[in-house]
Amino acid sequence: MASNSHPARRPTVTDVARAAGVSVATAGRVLGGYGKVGEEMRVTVQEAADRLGYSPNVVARSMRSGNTHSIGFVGADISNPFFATAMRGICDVAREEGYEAILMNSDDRLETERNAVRVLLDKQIEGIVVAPTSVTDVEHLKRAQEQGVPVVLLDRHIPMLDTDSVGIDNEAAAREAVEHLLELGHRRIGLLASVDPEESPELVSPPGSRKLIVHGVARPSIERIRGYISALGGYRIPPRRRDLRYSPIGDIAQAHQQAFALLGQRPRPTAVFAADNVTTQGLFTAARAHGLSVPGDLSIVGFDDLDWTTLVEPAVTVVAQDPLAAGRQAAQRLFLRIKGDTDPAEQIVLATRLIVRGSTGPVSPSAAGMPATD
Amino acid sequence: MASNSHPARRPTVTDVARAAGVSVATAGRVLGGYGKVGEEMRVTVQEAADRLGYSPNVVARSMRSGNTHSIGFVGADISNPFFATAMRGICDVAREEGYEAILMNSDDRLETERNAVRVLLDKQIEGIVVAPTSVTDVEHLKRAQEQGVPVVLLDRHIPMLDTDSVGIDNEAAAREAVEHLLELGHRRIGLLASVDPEESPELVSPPGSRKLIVHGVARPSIERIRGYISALGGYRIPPRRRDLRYSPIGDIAQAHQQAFALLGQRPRPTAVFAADNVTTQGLFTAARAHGLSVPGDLSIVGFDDLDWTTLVEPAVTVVAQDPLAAGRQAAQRLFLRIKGDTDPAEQIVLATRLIVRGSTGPVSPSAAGMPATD
DNA sequence: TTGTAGGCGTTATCAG
DNA sequence: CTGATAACGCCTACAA
Repeated sequence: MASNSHPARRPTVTDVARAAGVSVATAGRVLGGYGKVGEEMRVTVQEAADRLGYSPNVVARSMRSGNTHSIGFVGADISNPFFATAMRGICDVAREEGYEAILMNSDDRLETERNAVRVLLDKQIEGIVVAPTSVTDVEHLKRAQEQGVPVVLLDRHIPMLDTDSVGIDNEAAAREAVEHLLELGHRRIGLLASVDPEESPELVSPPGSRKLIVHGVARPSIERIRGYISALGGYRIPPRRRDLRYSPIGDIAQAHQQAFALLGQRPRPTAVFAADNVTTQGLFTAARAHGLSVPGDLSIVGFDDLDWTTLVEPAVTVVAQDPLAAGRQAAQRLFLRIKGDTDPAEQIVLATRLIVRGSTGPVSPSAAGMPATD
Repeated sequence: MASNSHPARRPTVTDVARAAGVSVATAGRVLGGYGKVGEEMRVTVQEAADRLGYSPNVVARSMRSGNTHSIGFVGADISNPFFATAMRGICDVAREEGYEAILMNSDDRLETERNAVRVLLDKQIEGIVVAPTSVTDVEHLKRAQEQGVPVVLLDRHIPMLDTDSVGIDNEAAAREAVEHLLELGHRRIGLLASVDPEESPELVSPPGSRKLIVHGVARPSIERIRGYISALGGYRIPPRRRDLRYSPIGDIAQAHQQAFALLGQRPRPTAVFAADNVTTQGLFTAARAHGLSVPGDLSIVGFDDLDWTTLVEPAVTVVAQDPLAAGRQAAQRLFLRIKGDTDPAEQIVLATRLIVRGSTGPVSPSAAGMPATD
C-alpha cells in the first residue's frame, strides 16, 4: 500500500546482492544465468530478487555486450497495407529470434529515410530492413553496411549495392497480366502507374523507330511499365503514349483523374492494366464514373490482392504478391547476416500469381473501336 | 578504398579526443552539445569528429541519462488497418518529439501482451501505448506505472486502472447506428459482433422479465451490443437471442457463416448491424450469397470506414472512427506524462460519425415478414 | 565456488 | 574554459 511517492528506482544487481548479502558477481551470475553458482546461493539470491522485483536493465546489458537485440524497419508508410503486413512478418520472425523491431516511416522521402537510418544506427540496432525510396542515392545504406550493420532490401533491388533483397519480378508479373488481356483478344490496352514526380519515367522513341523505350531507375512501377511494353511487343503492338498515364505515388484522387481521362478517349482502350493498388482503385472508380460495364465495355487487371478486390462486383483480376512472406523472408535473411553469414548477397524473388476474376473478359466487338492490326 | 576487413569499430568520444589532441571531457562537450567550449577547441574537435565519422552511441548515452527516447506500442496485430493507422499516428508524434517507437503484436493473447510489456520495460522505454487484450487482467500494466513508466490505453478503457485512455463511445456509436435503422422503419434488426471465445458475452433475461441484459467486461464489442439493446429499448422492442450472432475475433470465415445463418432465418431480419469491420465484411458477403438486394431486402450498417465500404455497390453505411487521430492523441497524452504532467487520468473520447450511404433504406413491406408490434 | 576490479561510451562533478 | 575522474548497470577476467 505505502508505495514511495517518487516512482521507486528499479532495483539493480547491486541492490539484490546487498539484500541477499552476497557479492555483485554472485548475484550477477544468478540473475544473468551464467557461470557457476552454489545451490544455496542461488535460491537466496533468487528470493531477494523476487522480493525486490528485480528485472534486468537491458540497456546496460547492451552497453557491455554490444547486442541490443533490436532491428529497424524503414518503409514509406506503415498505414499502407503492404508495409503493415510486411512489418507483421518482420516482427514475427524477430520475436522468434528474441529481437524487437523499431519502426520508422520514410514517407518515400529520401531525407527522412536518411535520418531514420542514422537514428537507427546510433541506437545500435543490429540490422535494418528497408524499402528504399531511391535506388541511386544509397550512401546511407552503404555506410550502415560498412559499420557492420547488415541491410536487407524489401520490395526493391539496388544493383550497385551488395545487399540481399526480397521482392518480386515486377516486369514478369506485369507481362503476365497484360498477356492475359492480349490472349482475351484485347489489342488496345491502357496502363496506369504511380510514379515519383521527381523522377518520372521517360518514354523515348529512338528516331526512325516506332518503338517506345522506358528510361528510369529500377523502381517497381518502371519495371512494370517495361513488362507492359514487353507484352505488347510480343504481339507486335506499339505502345502509344496517350494510353500510358501516371499519377503521383499514393495519391488516390490523382489516380482516379488519370484513369478517368484515359477512359475518356475516343476510341477508348478495351482494357487497362493498373500497375499498383492505388491506381487499381482509381481505375475501378473511374470505370464506374464513366458508366462502363466491366468486363463488357472494359476489362480491368489490377495489382495487389487487397480485400476489396473480391468484394466489388465484378471481382477484380489482380496480380497477387505475398507481403507477409516478403517480410518474413527479409527478416530471416537479416538474421542470417546478423549471425555472421557471409555468403554473397542474394536477390530473393518471390512468386506472384495472376488471379483471374470477373473483371476481365474477351474483347467485345462493340467495344473494340478499332480492330486488331493482324 | 582500403577499408578494414573487420567492420571498423565506430569511433568514440575518446577516439575523437585523441585525434584532436584534447581531453575526453572537452570532446564530449563539443559532441554532446553541453557545457562551455572555446571556439578554437570546438572547430578542432568538430573537424576530427567529421574526419573520423563520429556519431554518438545513444545506448551509452541512455545508460548514463536514463532517457532512451523510445516508447512502445502493443496492439493485437499491426496488419489490421485500425492498428496500422493508429501506429502511424503514434510514430508521427513520436518523431516530432525526437522519439522512436518499438512495435509489439499481442495477437490479442494476454500472455503475449504481458511478455511484450515486460520486454519493453526491460528495454527502458519511457512510455507505452497499449490496446489491451483484457480489461480485468492488468497487473502488468499497473507494474509499469509503478515503475514510473506512463501507460496510455488505446481503444479500450480500464476503470480499475488509473490511466489515460483514448477511444470512442462504443455504446453511443452503436445506438446511433441502430437508431438510424429504427427511424427507417426497421423493427426486426439483427446484430453481428466479434467476441473473445474465452470471455464471450452472456445474454441474461432476469426471471419474470422479457428484458435482456449483457454481462461481460467493457470490451468494445460488448459496449456496442449494449448500444444495440439500448436503441431497441428506446422503441420498446425486446431483443431476441436468435437475432444476435457472435463470431471469434478476427475470423472472417466464421463471421460470414454467422451472418449467413442469421440471414437464413424465416422470417428474416429486415436490417442488420455489424459491430466491427470483420463482421461487416462477413455480413456483406453473406447478403450477396443469399442473393438479397441491398437495401431492398436488407439494410446494412457496418463499423469502421474502410476503403472497400465505398467501393462496393451499394456503398455501406458505417460508423466511422478516426484511428490516426486516436494514435496521435494517445501519443500526445503519453508525452505529456513523460514530461511530468500529473493531472488526474483522463478518458479521451473521440467523435464517431454515422456515414449514411446506399446500404440502408426504408423497410419495404415485402421484406418485413412480420409487422412491427406497435 | 565466490569475490574483487575493471571497463563498455557517455556525461556530470569537481579542480585547476 | 579545460582536464582528470567517477558513475550509470552489467559482465568478464582474474584472484582467492
